[in-house]
Amino acid sequence: MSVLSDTIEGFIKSLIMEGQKEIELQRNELAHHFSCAPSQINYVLATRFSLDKGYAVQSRRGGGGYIRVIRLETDGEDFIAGLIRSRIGERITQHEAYAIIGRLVEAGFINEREKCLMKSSVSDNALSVPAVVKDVLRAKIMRTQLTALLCEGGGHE
Amino acid sequence: MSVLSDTIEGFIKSLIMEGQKEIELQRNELAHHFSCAPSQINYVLATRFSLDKGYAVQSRRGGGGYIRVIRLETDGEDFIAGLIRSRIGERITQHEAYAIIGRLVEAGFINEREKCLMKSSVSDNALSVPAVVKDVLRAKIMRTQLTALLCEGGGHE
DNA sequence: AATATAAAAGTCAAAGAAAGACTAAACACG
DNA sequence: CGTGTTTAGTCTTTCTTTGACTTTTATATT
Repeated sequence: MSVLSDTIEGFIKSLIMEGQKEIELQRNELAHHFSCAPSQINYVLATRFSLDKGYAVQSRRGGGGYIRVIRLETDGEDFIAGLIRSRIGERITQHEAYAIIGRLVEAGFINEREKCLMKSSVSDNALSVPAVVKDVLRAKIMRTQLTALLCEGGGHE
Repeated sequence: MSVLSDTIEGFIKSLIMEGQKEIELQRNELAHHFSCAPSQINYVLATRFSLDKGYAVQSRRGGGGYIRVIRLETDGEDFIAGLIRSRIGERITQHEAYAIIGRLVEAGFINEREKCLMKSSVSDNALSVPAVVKDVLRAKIMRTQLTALLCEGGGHE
């Protein structure tokens, strides 16, 4: 066996492979099962189940809390993940953002109403912050939106 | 259903869904049915059936007491306009924002996908700005989004 | 009618349960 | 070495559950 994180990664993946495209797990229970610190689970999730690896993670705290790992098997996964990485990046202007949103419509990933929603929330008008941070904020919002669209069907964060 | 409160919430909602827009229930009876402390019912009502979430709760103590849960009517064209004016205002927390978005879903103004989109774009996570301006920015974005939806027209499908 | 009793529901605070964030140490590897 | 990855530990935050105590109301008793 390689390192512990790989073992945990494999364990989670084996759970997902059994038909479903998403599983729910208990952080403490899992940590106990592998005799490690609970935060190790977070580490594995962050490094092995990130968006560009094709996964989304949702969770909930408190009594009855859980961590849900979702395998993204959308056809557009690569397309959108690629978009996030290469076209959006750390900052983006309103002009560029609108262009990308337009492409999403053409590609059939979003409809007209969703286009409206997205455009309105990343418009210069809505983002009433200093110019220096506006493009950074817009990029962050767009990334978050696209990620949310990818795991649509799950619960909430 | 993972946790007791969710189960109770579902139970109450299923009662309401059966046609009526309001139901009456007995706190102790309900608590006994779910084998929990009576005050747990209050907790569920407070967290799941708040005004923000589109419900009103009335009650009466003493012999023959009751708890009445009323689903607030939301049809009417200026529902959203009213929301913008009275419930969002100049600033809004993530918690309040999510509640309102949930209400939009229940009222049939937006669908699950649009909910995801809206929630993601006003999440604390997406709005990476100093805490002082975060709630103001969130309110601005929400207002812009809702306005955009109004212009687009109600028919999502 | 006045009072006592019992039957509700309300409030609040404490305890418990779970995940998140952050930090620091240990390890691997060029 | 030095740098990046892994592991562990601790503290914080969020959400749930319970219990003790209070307040209100209807009903029975005197």
